[in-house]
Amino acid sequence: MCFKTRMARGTDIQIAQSFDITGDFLAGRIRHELSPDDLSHLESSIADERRLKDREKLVTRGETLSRSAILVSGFMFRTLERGGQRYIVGIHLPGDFVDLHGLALGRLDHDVVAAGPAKVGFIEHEALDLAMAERPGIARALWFATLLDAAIHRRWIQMLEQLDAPRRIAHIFCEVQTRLGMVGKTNARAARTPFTQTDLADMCGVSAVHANRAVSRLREMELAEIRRGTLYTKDWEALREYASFEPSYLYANNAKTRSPVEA
Amino acid sequence: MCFKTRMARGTDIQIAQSFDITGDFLAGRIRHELSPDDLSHLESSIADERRLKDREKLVTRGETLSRSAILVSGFMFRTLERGGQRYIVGIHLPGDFVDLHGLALGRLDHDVVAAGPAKVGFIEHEALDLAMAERPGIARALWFATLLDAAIHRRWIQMLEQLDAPRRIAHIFCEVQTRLGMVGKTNARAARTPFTQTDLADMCGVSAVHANRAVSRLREMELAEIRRGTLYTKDWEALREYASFEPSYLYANNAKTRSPVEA
DNA sequence: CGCATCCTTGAGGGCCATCAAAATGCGTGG
DNA sequence: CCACGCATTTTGATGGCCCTCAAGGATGCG
Repeated sequence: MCFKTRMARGTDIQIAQSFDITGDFLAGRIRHELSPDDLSHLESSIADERRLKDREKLVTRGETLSRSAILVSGFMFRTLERGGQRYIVGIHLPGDFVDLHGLALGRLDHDVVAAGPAKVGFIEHEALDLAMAERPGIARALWFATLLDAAIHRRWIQMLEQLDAPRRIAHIFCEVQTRLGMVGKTNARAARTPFTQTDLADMCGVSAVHANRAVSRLREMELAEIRRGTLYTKDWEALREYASFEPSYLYANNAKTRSPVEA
Repeated sequence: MCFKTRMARGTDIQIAQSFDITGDFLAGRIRHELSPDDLSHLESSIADERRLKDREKLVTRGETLSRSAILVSGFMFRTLERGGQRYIVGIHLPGDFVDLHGLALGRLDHDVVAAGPAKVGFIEHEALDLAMAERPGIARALWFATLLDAAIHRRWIQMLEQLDAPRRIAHIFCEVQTRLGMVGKTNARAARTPFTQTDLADMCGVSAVHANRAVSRLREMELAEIRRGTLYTKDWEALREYASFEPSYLYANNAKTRSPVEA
């Protein structure tokens, strides 16, 4: 909630606000379509913050929610528990509203847990309802954000239907790298995450042992080296091709990924 | 767009309208939370209708949409094409807005095709935008409908991560049967669909040959008999248990499926 | 009755599960 | 600095699920 002003880089000299909590919301997607006023309104709606430890659960499925959380830093998972086994059905990274589906649905059908240390900001549902009623741009943005999740879900379904384990892991890292890029947290050579091989296994629907062999396979093929959650590669393009990764489903606002039909 | 009036059954004697096109929209979920006025408004927003033949494509991914379609009768699939292979990532049945995600996202990331003969009604995006601006209940309902899709996507992800082929097929039919029940199109003993075994294969991420063996397996175990898209069973409960089907993710409005946390 | 689609069955091989055990890395405390 | 405990990663062996290729049988429609 601390506002700083600074000069923006580039040809257009303008005053830009720094949004400590909501600054990554929809960045790289349709953030630019929100008015400065809407952006300030969102940031000032933050009622509270909280730091989460590794594996700490923020939301349990079924509970009634009165506020929603936006991820400020770190990673989180959407998980479903089933017979003692954990299934990861989605990944959150900074800028994501991690439990926004609970606003429209009333309750969540899954858990939301931290992957590594994380920090979230809270907005009361009351404040969100009010903001949506008064500001169509915010209503549209929140809807968009949840449907982006749905689009990612669909690609995960297709990924699970199509790819073998090494390709699934490659695809997941390609997605994470691309999404990190949208919020300006990317690193050219490496995708840094706190994911263990067990986490990867639970995303891919394979055993931890097999996830390990899949990681080894990527190394043998010299496509990528994964060490303690960080994927290193010299050739992102080769990795993307191997995983059939095609980023248009992430609805980035640049021309390249916006191209409607790509092989 | 023909309105009939009739007496509703039950203790409350009241005048009920018959909504030929939108009558199944969110039925069994939060339809009852919409005002009669909102319901009439939706029905009267229908600008056009169209009949689709088996496998006819209604929406191609990437195209710009100016209206959305609600499925009136029949079945449709969300599909993703990839290297000549088709992947089914979702099933639509009557009452579903089949391409509503395109309204908030601007374009769809997948195709929408008919499974068997189908009929849809269209509402212009302009009309939907207006309805949402003036009627918060409609805005909320449309958001809810899309997030229901997302919840189903999540369960599919988990189903693909957890279950083998026969269980996936059983799970899909359990879901279809439950969803058909919500719109009052269920049959006690059988779940009727136009799905071929190739369709089932493309939903489950297995080959058509293996889908056939999975179907045979369900027959051998005397859990279900699947003939030409129709699943017959004498024991739905056994089938549900076999598939680990637990319907709370469908957000039905009855107490049973609304129970927040179930094993 | 002929054709197209769908379903069924067999054989050989690859991906992945499970069980078991060892090695590695990392934080903590002595 | 080292010892220790713990989570994570790695490796091997055996078996099951699912793949592809191939061919035959059933079903429905004109």
